[in-house]
Amino acid sequence: MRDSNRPSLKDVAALAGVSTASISRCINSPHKVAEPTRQRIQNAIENLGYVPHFGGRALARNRTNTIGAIIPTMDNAMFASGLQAFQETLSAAGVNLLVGSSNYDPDQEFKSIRSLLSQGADGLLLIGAARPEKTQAFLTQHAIPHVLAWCCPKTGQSPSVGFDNQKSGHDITAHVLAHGHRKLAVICGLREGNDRATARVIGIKQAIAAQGDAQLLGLEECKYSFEEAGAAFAQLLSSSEKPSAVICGSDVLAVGAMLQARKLGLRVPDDISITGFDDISLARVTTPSLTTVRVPQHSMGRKAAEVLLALLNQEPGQILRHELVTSIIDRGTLARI
Amino acid sequence: MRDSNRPSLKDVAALAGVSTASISRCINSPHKVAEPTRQRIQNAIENLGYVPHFGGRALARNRTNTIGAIIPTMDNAMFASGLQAFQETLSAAGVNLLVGSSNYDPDQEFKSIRSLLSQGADGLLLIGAARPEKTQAFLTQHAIPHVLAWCCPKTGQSPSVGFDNQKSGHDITAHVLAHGHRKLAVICGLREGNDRATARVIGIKQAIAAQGDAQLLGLEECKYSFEEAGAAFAQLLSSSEKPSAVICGSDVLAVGAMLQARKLGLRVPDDISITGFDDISLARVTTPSLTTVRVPQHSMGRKAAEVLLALLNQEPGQILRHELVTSIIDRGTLARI
DNA sequence: TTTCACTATGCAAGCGCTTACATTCATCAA
DNA sequence: TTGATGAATGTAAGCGCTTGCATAGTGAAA
Repeated sequence: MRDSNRPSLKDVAALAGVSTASISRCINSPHKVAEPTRQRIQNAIENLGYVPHFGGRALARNRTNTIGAIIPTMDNAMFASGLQAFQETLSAAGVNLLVGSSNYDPDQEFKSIRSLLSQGADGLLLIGAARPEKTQAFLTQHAIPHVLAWCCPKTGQSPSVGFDNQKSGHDITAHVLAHGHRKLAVICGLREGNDRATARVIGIKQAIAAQGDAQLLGLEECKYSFEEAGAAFAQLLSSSEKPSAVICGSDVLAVGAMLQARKLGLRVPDDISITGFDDISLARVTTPSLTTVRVPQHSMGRKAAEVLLALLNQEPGQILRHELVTSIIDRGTLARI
Repeated sequence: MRDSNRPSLKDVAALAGVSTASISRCINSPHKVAEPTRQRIQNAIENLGYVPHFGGRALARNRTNTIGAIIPTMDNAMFASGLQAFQETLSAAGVNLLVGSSNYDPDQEFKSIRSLLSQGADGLLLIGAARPEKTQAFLTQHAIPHVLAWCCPKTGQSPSVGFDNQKSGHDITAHVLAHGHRKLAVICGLREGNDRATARVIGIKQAIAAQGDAQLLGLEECKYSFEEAGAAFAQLLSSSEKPSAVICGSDVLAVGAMLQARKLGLRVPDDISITGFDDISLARVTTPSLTTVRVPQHSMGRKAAEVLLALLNQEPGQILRHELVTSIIDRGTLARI
């Protein structure tokens, strides 16, 4: 089974006339090896085209220099640029990225966690804080270094880099209310097992409740697709009392709603206002462009990588909860009434 | 250095009262283990939360069950859904995905290749066929199993799953010409080191040349961003003779052009037609929605995974060149004149 | 010269897993 | 009853690398 043309430490050692230990030292801590020896070893390595065997190394060191990220999906742009920043930061530190997806399914996430760990991930990036007891216990029991992103829970002891979804939901709603809207409706992602979606809705409801004369006329949950969001929008608009603004838990949902609005012959924002959440590139492209909540994806990804690296290197004195701020981007889908 | 709370095969063996060999067999070829024993082992595994150690496994098998993908960027949606499909297919086969990005830079790509291999990737997914001699030699010399995607070169011996960029470029252009346009301009991505962008432009030029009375008034290269595409568009429109249609090498470029057109007070498609390439979700969202070339990202990603897996399993009789078809999606940005 | 301190190197024991081979045991045909 | 057969399991030898410890070699101080 041995890959016969692949040189091992032994081969290098034989060629250089030293022990395998010296080769290993020469690679991992060159200062421990005398200059002439190092030269000889270097030559031997070059000659043979030696590349350390990953498995051997991982076994001996019990560390792989690989970290895993499990994100709901790469299919929409929601996580892509955060992931990109995460990957870049890791890469700069010589650490590689394994990705898995959960498809918004806790069981699938658990499987992915196991899978990535079994593939040697030294640490993990996970999205959101809500997960089943089983998963949580697994992480704790095995003391898996991990950081949560896209959220920033006040309880729980997992390090996190994210933002306050509830507050952001509150903020955008307050903003809508400040524009004079009183009859609102909401389209959000499936909340089960999705703490971000859940928190956003809580924030939205809070803001509405705080404004005495405002009402929440309807709330629809659906998957993050244009089609489903369109159907949800149609549903909301089919009731006798129609909202003047629909607050969406994601840009994808908002865009689906806008597309549907057009089909229904409604002008945005004249006939109905729509807001998004995330500020992915879609938001700039619609007509009118989307008023939404900007999530600092890029810095979130970068910071998450930094925290995780620090964690793995056991650097002391780390701040383990990084709350970034979101901001409202006022574009063209929110009317003043 | 041993991670004291991580159970090893030995621990499971002790708990289940069998040898480590049986555990290993139970995991890797369950049929070799009697049912009651398997039950006991399963329980022990569950109880301890046992996860096989990656290094040990990789060492013993000389295989990591990990494959690497190096894509230009995850930041825009161009590769995201293909990558998602790739990942899903791999995952279903129990293989994990390491990702690296090249940022459209051949040196960076080479680094990523080395990096992913040193992290144990058994095989690679690469985008496009054009790469420096050095990179090519490295792949050949080390006999790295790999597949190319997003392209389908007729020469070279790398397996590929993609489509004919040149033909697709030709097709969309012929389509534009068939709508009566004769004064065309092109916005494409930076072609150096990017064979897809290059081939598309060749196809476009061919189609124009084939139509005697058509002319290519201008061609601008830029990065895949709305801003740069907008600037390129403005540049093209600033010359004395204005095109009636601008063919773009990517939806991102086309959308950037559309945004800029609006700024310039031009109506699409009444004043100017614009076409895209890729059919990412952006294309459905603009007003009017974008006429573009549909690239079968999802099936490309899936098929690429299948080919790579077959390659790794040394399955015989594989077809090594899969050419998928693109199609033109007629939406609203191409006028008949 | 002897001794000490220190550096450079080698030796060899793992790291956790897989697997060829050996062993045990039940089954069944002769 | 006996031996052959085959299934289930155990034994133990690696896989390639790292690293604690032992050893050899060197120069300086005594």
